[in-house]
Amino acid sequence: MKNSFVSTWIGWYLDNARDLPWRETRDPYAIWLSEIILQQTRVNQGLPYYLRFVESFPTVFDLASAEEDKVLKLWQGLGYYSRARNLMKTAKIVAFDRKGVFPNTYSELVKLPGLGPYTASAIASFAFGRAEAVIDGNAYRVLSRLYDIDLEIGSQKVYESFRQLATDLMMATKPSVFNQALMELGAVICLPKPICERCPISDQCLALQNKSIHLRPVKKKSKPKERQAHYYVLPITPTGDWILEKRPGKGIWSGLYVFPLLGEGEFNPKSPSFLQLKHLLSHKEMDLHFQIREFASIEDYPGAQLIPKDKHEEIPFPVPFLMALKHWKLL
DNA sequence: AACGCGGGGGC
DNA sequence: GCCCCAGCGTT
Repeated sequence: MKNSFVSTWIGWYLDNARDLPWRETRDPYAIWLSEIILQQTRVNQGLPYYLRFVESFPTVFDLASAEEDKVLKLWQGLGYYSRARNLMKTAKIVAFDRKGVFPNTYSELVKLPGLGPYTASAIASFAFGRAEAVIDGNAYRVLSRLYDIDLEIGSQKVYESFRQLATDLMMATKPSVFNQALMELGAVICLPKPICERCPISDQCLALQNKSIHLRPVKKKSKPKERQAHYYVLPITPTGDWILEKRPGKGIWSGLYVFPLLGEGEFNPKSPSFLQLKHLLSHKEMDLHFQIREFASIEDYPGAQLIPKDKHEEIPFPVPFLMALKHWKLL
């Protein structure tokens, strides 16, 4: 076979694969759940969340019937909260419109909320054995180095060329295993700073030959950072209840609960009672200021909700708000 | 095509 | 600091 280095690669994967729970099943529900959790998220960060989700919601029906706040509380700390909201949308579609049966083709999968080209391909191959190549950050890195490709990542056309390349390489191999091997190499060997000495196919790597590893993949530069400052107050009523706002469906922290916003930008409280936290948020550094206001009344906060004392532990918060609550020993 | 969306880990 | 992560939805 011409592409015999692929069998070397597959052999390396079979011998060295990390022991990951979603690799031991073909249940589309479990695979779908793992793929959504792992979007833009490292395995080590997502794994404990995956385990808690499958325990709390063993089937798609359990997830489809769950309270939104309970799902968001379980998602708390993972980030990209619209993933959790799309997770619930898709769970309801599959459970209630499709009687619990996931679509088994790429073209049907990609229609579901939260499933794009990568995730639809992943589920089609892992759960249904279809020959759909996955192109994620790992695949871009591995393939651009293997063939020393200087195309800039980001356009539809370049995506398609990488997908076609991976599809060609996959031909003689079981699709699910090839896709796993592709991502595994990118995740443990062909890292941004690669460990070429341990790479099973380094003798095939054109970028290594051409000493251009550090130039691959070619990516667009990230934007310069901006600074923002936000000022929040946690109003507490005389009976110890909290007054919180649930964030709207779009934008930052969608669906999570935050303290009412006093001001942002140039607003400066010049008050030492504000707790200041620096928070790194999507390449932007935010200065967050928090304060407690006791003996508050819900009347003063239109659009906010009164959260009874016995519900405080069930409320999903963004991480910086958790930090503030922990600092005040309120949670 | 460009941008917004989190939080964490590695160096 | 900077980069990037089993990407997707919106504009």
